[in-house]
Amino acid sequence: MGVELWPSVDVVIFTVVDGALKVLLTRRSESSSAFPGQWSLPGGALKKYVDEVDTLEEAAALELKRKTGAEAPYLEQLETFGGRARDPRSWTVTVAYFALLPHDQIHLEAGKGTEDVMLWDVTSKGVKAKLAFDHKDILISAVNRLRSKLEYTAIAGYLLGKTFTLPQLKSVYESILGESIPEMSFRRAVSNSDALVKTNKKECVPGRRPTTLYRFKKGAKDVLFFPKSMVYGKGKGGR
Amino acid sequence: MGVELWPSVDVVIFTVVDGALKVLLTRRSESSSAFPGQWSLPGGALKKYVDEVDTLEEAAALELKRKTGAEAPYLEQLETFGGRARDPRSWTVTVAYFALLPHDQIHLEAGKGTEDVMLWDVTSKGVKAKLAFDHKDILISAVNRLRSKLEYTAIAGYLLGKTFTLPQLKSVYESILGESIPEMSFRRAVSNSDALVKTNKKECVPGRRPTTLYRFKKGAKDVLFFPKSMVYGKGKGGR
DNA sequence: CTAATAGTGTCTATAAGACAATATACT
DNA sequence: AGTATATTGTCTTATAGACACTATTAG
Repeated sequence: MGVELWPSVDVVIFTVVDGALKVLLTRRSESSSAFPGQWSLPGGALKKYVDEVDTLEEAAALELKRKTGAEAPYLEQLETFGGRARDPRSWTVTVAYFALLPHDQIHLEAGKGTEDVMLWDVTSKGVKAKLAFDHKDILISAVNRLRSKLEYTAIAGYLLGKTFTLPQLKSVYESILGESIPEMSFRRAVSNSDALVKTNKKECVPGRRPTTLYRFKKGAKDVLFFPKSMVYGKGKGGR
Repeated sequence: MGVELWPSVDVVIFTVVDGALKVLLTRRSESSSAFPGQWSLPGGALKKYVDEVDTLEEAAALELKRKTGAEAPYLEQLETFGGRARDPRSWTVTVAYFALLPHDQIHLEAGKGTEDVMLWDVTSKGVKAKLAFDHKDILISAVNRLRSKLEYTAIAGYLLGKTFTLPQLKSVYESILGESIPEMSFRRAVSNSDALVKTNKKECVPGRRPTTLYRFKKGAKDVLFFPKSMVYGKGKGGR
């Protein structure tokens, strides 16, 4: 029974670049005793953080800050993965978090060397690279959680900058959900949600009609967004 | 840095007795070094289980079996709670699970002494007893998860026996959700879900019309149940 | 003018809830 | 018959999506 079982904390950091969903991955050193040189989710033993932080979420935020140089506008606990098989060396436990932030807030140089930290394209099947440990499972779980939350909240807003156009927002939803949303339904949902405010600026691109820029009201990103996800009591029928 | 941080596993075990939601709690021994004699969620250090099990979920299932004598028909990871404040002795981490099972499968005698294991009434605010550690937070988180899952799945079925009447099922939904469901809407949802099968038996109570007994189809409890929780693509409008 | 995208108006099928009606037991 | 609950029928209204339309820029 001489085993030591320290949990670790891993963070799945998502962002969107030109409409495409990306994850931040780090490369393990060549001298690691497990999965040397392979790509993995950023994270580390809770032991490293335990003197500096009071909660698990703070530990995740600290890890995120070290890898991106940014505060996390959105950070949520995902799931805890534990078992005998995930690390060949011993029974391990890792608490996974997932984070959303705008691309322009990520400064990869904050990490070690630039070649060791990279943004990868993600689909619902994961990334192209082979990942260390069970990080593929964790990543897929995070993508699924992101998708399901998009269906009823406005958290896509955390992936965009302060202001954005409706076509941009719609395209984030569409590319992550993998299906197109009817124009009128989308705009009605936005309008009914009362979560966005028109700015008086426009985004102008040659050859196109200028597009109105919007921003989120405070706190509105966590709020119900799409109307179909309603439950008994707030329905549409009746009189 | 001589700290040892072994995670523990706690299980929130729900059942329904006469339409009322209950949780299973255990009393800590009077000689405990923290929270002696207080009520708490069943659980224990992962260390205890790590030689016997290969995954976290197996550890939770084992804990549940020891306290109830039953296999868990439904067991799901809830959330992981960790921090410096939750146990006065040290920084701790616990992975919480939540389980649903029919009342008649619980055999409290399986635990130590009957006075040490009990079913308590639960509301969305928790239980009457003061709980050890942050178990009140864990319990409330579990109730919220249960409620939100009831809104779009049929997991209430795990709380009832093999067969049940529609009024019984409806009453489970209503007592946990805390609101009444329109009769016609409920029956339509059940009918559309295609999750239930009529048996040819009836439940008979003197003075009332006999009630048809139903049972769930295999796997149907985890399936979409109430139609309002639909998303783009499966809507009601259009032509 | 055309091309391209942004943004709006309107019509329709569908489904949720209200409410009334009917069914089937027991006393 | 009367009571109590189970179960079904029908009508009304809100709304998601289809689709056609208008608006605003550049060339």
